[in-house]
Amino acid sequence: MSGAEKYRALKGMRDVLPPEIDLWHRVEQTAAAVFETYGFREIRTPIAESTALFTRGIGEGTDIVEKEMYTFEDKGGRSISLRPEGTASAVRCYIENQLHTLPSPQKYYYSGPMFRYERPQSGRFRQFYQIGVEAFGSASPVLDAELLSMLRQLLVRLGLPELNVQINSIGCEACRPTYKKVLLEFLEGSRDGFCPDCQRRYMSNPLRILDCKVERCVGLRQGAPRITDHLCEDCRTHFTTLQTLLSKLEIPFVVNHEMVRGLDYYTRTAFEVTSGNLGAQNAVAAGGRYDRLVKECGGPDVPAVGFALGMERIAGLLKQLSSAETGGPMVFIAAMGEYALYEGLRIAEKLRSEGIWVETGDSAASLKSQMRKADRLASEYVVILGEDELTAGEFTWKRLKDGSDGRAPLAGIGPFFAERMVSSRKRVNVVE
RNA sequence: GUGAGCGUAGUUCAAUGGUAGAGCACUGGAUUGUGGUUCCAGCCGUUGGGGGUUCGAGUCCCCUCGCUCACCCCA
Repeated sequence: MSGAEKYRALKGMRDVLPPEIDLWHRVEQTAAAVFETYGFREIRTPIAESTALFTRGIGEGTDIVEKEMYTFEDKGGRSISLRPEGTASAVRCYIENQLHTLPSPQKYYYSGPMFRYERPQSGRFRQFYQIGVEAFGSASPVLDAELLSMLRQLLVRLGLPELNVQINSIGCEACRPTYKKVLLEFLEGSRDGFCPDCQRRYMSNPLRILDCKVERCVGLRQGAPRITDHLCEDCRTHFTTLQTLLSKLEIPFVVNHEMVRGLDYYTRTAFEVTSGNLGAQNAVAAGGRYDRLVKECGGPDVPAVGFALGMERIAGLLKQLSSAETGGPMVFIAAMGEYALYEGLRIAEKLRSEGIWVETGDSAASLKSQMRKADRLASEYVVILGEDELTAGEFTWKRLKDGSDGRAPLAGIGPFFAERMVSSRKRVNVVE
């Protein structure tokens, strides 16, 4: 801001620091724990792939491919792109490693940075993080339900049970074209009344007119035919079975007939988890089924379903729950004098080897300033080591929170704090 | 890519066109071994950058960079 710093993070890219990083850890760890109970295993794929994988997989006409990819040539003249999403890479990984030879369905999750060259805004970054899951090899709605159940489980464990889950079916190769025709016929008469974007969509992607937010478009599409009324037999059964399963599992959801996913590869089930507390970019997680993608990318004809969570958005919600807390060290050792310094450092090492967070003061500074430092670090206990203590073979301890203090034999200092660790669980609430 | 708002100390913000300030934070101290509260002191700026108008610009105008929010689109 002051213009003095020469280097700044690139636009739309940011540092994640404590205490926010604690929220990220919590999300990552909770997700991994939940996913593993559903039999999903982690994979890690490169963050760059050949550009063709994305253009083919995500779709030539999509905004992501058309204008949002970080694409460059490597020194061998190959066109490389930073991944704008995770599914294409996961599909490539599935095909390349011939994972279809393993028992189906194969279930995987991943997390990491994605890159899209967009104008940043609240909840949107050029480098952003997703946790994604993909399950290959089953067309059964039971698998769709399992994913939704798993997603719900995760949200509940994170303390976000009130988020809205919306589902829809957008049909398949067989029934979507016929629905498009019906929809276009319905819209034809009022075509001139739509916003410029929708005029364009009328030609390029009529389904998207359904989720336009412009008021007059909302009005003009009143009474439009629903895609779910025009699904083929198989798609309809799939969708109704999914709803039955969700109800049996007591997973709250609403059917949103106007929800359409942006990426080309989705078929049948589409779903989205949104929050009312995130500004314009309110999607926390989204996903759906993509039964044609694996084959289209050159693999076997294997159906699949998956979803992705936006890390920054989840973390944003958790932060609002004011669970942003930070801790200080369990023990701060204030030593006075050279001999005490050596003794203090030895004790610090000992305690650390037992898993206790220990900070040490500057033995050249006054006890007062060491105490102040201990307080600012939000230390749970201060250990004071001076002439008196050392000659007596003891240490003075003080608990900053309540001011209690006392003396105890140095020989037992390990157990002394180990005991207190369990009960005190020092956690200090901090503003922001 | 389009539109709008905002850039002053580490931070949050002041300053009818007339000498750039305050709180918080940070560092030290208040008689030699006890933190937080209080008191005192110290540190803090090319007012994002460049040009223009003016006797004089943080303030007005233009350009530029950056941030923010929204659209498009999306996690």
